[in-house]
Amino acid sequence: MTDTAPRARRSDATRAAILRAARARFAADGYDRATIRAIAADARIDPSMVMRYYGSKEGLFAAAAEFDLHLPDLTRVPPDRLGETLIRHFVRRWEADGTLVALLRAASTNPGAAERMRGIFADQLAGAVARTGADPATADRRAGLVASQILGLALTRYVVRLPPVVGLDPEELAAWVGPTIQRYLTQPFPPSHASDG
Amino acid sequence: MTDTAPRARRSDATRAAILRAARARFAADGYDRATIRAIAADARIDPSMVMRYYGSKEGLFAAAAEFDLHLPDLTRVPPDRLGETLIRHFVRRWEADGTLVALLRAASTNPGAAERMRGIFADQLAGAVARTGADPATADRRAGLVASQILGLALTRYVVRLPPVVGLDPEELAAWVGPTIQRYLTQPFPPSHASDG
DNA sequence: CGTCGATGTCAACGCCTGTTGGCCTACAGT
DNA sequence: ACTGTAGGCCAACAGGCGTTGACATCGACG
Repeated sequence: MTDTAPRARRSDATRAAILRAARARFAADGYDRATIRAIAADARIDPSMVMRYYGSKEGLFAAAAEFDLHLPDLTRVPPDRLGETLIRHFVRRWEADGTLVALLRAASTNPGAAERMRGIFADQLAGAVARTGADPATADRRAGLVASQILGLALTRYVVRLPPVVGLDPEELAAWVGPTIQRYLTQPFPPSHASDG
Repeated sequence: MTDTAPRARRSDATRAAILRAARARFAADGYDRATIRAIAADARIDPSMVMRYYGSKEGLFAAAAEFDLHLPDLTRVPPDRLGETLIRHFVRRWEADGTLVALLRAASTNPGAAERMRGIFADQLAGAVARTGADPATADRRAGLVASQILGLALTRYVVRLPPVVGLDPEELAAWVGPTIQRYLTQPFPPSHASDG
């Protein structure tokens, strides 16, 4: 009883199956079109079980969209390789786990999902950027610009699926987008109109 | 005369009101949550009129999401100001007309909307980039990268509404994002790390 | 005036949704 | 072996959806 999770319940496998199916459906169809019935069918259980374990569709989404960017410690990265490090990390991260795509799709129509998206970038990305030693007065804007490029890449590559963006391999992405991120993070503020080097 | 639209119909005002309401609802709520009943209520007509004039919800969306980027003739822009010109144009364009935001929101969940989004960028943006004289072998990838930054900005600014991105004024956007677009358009290929030729 | 097509209203259909409560089943503790 | 309880299934509810067809009204033209 002093334990927070004293023993495994028999239903843990079911809960996990529901969560797995939910993430896949939310990623593929977005919040509205992903129905509880379809998720339950994928998990091979009854729709009412979803309600029992997660309370409501909103509750299920909240559980399925728990997401940690797993950002590396940027203070241990050479300052001139921040951009390359970040873009490589993001591509690897969201290619291995569809949760961010689910969140992105849902955030377009579901206010709660948009709020969670804001929270993730405020807490995790803006925090990591601030810890790089960026000027606190500009760190938020820099993080926002980084987010605009990172999420735009995710949007065009995994949601809208623009063919030329889908066709870029991770090495090309690092070479093209890395310098953009690098500039948003380290370019003196305010930037001039000259191109970066 | 042999006019294709010989005379004004009395219903033209209704059609226009429906279209206006539809664009607003699709932009605010996305495809699924924007209901025909709500659109009809905004336009102060009966839901069945929407069906009469546009056939179905898909047909209404197709009519509402007709979109021209109105890109300027890039061959008449100094080559070193392409990026700044484009970002300024886009901010002005989508701040004056919610259609692109409607399309972006809908494209996250509706396959037809995603297809239309791909069409717009293939026909209009990729075309304009190709006409700048970019190497035809890389023009598509360059246009895709431009799209990733432009759409990412629209997403974070108008859909997810990340506060630091919402707070940037058009001048700051031009100064920060212009050089990014410029680099995607004109940086020698491949940019810094070579992988495939 | 009477006719007819265009314009608009009303009520309903069939379907699918999230959600609920009751019932069956199997296992853990005694 | 008996029983309590957690895990799971089934059937149904109320509500909203896109869509349909029958009916009213208007405006132009003979």
